[in-house]
Amino acid sequence: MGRSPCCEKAHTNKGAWTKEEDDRLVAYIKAHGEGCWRSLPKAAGLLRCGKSCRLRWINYLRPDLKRGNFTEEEDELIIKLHSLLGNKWSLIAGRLPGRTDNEIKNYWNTHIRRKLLSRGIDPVTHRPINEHASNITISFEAAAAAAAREEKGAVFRLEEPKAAAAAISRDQQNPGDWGQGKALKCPDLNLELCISPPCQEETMKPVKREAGLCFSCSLGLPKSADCKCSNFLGLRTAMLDFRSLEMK
DNA sequence: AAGATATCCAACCGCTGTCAA
DNA sequence: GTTGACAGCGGTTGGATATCT
Repeated sequence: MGRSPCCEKAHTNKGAWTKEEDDRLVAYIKAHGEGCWRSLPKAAGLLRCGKSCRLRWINYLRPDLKRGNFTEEEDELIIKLHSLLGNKWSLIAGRLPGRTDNEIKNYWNTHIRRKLLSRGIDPVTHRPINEHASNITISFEAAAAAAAREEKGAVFRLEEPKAAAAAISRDQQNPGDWGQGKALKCPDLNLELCISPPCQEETMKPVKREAGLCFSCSLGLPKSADCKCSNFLGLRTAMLDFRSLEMK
């Protein structure tokens, strides 16, 4: 029953990858593509487990990786996506072409956390540190009610990043699947959020845009009546506008 | 210059959901 | 339906490097 083991762990290398191992892995994937990680190490002549090969390829060797420092725009986009999604690094990475989840996670823990703390913002809750968490409830009910009345789109509950994550994930898989009553049932976060472009414009098709896209469009949600967005599926824009959020 | 401390980041670990047998 | 491996994810670790004293 079940499958055979992916590799014999007793005979696999661990630790830092050598140049030769990198070369072998890259050469193999260039020749055969990203196929079955299970059989790859043996086929490529590597004494590594498939999991390790996958990680090395995804986080370091992939040719489309964007090396180098994060831009200010990327910083802000990460912060805003994190406020929506929580520690869903893979989803956040999905919106930052050329960046890996591991890279973003590391960057968050080493730079952005500190940056937010220096601004007096709790990096976990994205709320001011000096406020008592127990006394803070974010209520977007008014905005949600207005949105519902005007059918302006779905609303997220900030405390439920999983819902937002699921939505974005679904958006990525089925971009055309919104709009027939399938919107999220997250009533507390008004999605009238503005988004502005990330920095990797070169990797994306040009989009005519007068201003940042609204967040509804960014998630592939039905367009609101006053939506002026011309296109969206890739979070081209990066500026969420929390002005409509109402704090108690 | 040398040791201590802080920071960075690649890689590992363990868990979960999915899928094949 | 059950079992167990796979793929993928987030959390954590530890070695390398940078900075401070």
